[in-house]
Amino acid sequence: MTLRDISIGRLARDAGCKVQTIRYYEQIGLLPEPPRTAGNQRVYDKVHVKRLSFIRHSRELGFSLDAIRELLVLSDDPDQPCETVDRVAKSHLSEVVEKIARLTSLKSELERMVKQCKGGRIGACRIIEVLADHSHAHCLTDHSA
Amino acid sequence: MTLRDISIGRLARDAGCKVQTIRYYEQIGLLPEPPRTAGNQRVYDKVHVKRLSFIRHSRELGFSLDAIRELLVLSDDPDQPCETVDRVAKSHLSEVVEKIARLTSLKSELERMVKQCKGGRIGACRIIEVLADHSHAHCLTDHSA
DNA sequence: TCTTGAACCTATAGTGACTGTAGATATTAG
DNA sequence: CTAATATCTACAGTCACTATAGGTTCAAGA
Ligand SMILES: [Zn+2]
Ligand SMILES: [Zn+2]
Ligand SMILES: [Zn+2]
Ligand SMILES: [Zn+2]
Repeated sequence: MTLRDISIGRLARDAGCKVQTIRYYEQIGLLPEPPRTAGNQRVYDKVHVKRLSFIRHSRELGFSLDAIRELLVLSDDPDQPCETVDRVAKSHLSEVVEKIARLTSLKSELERMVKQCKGGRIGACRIIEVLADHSHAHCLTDHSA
Repeated sequence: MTLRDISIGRLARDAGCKVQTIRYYEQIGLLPEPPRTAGNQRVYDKVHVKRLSFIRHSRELGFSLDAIRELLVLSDDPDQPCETVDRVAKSHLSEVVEKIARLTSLKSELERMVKQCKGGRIGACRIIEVLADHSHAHCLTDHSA
């Protein structure tokens, strides 16, 4: 136990995640198993800190754990061309763009619905009416597709 | 078994969902248990069709099953004022708006990253560099919050 | 040295909204 | 009658954690 040894709690505070999250990453093979103390507690070093930082930052940017797994393998091989890195990032970007598009059309639909509600009885509420109408006659966009 | 009896497969086709989804809705109490044939197979009628349509349309508009459960209870009580309906819809709308905001800032971040990659070796790739940098020095927004 | 309390350990279950599978039974068309 | 299709139950898997229970280890103060 030297001064530079890092406990799981300290690592979690530094990385801004929960202790269980770190154990989870270890369990699914995203973080390597660290050495243990005589009492069986995990001891981390700078290499683990770096790897966990990479994972957390990628998660904050919305990458899936599978994508991150791929990016980690690639980042361990600095002489390879970065085409695959680029592909992973671009594919994630296009997923984000798609999600925004879907949510934006949802937003106009919901705004329209909410605006039409005049605050009477439920039997006359346009919100309920629109939701109950599966023909989508009241709807702007084809959210069913 | 009259002509108007609807099998679970037929109901699923009409509603645009899987058979298992219907059984799942029944299991969590969102759809009432239908009567059965002598051979134990579910038999639906127009009431079920209506209720499932309401659920599916609401799901397409992004409402959670809990919100839908609330909306269904309300829609069964047409004389009540529609304030609660309005509140549920508005609260969902504001969640959608928030999601769009988060994804939009993610999008600019990712676009920036992808643009900076000049297609060399991984060791020099700006995408990997940004992801590895947990200080967020290369980042536009505070996606860590 | 002893004690207390925080931090750590494993194992397991739960989240949301389904989807997929296995193995058995029912129904329908030819 | 047979073969294909549909349905039945029960359970596991998805994603990325999060929470809990019940136990052990560690560090600091008296
Ligand atoms: Zn209303
Ligand atoms: Zn619609
Ligand atoms: Zn690159
Ligand atoms: Zn950042």
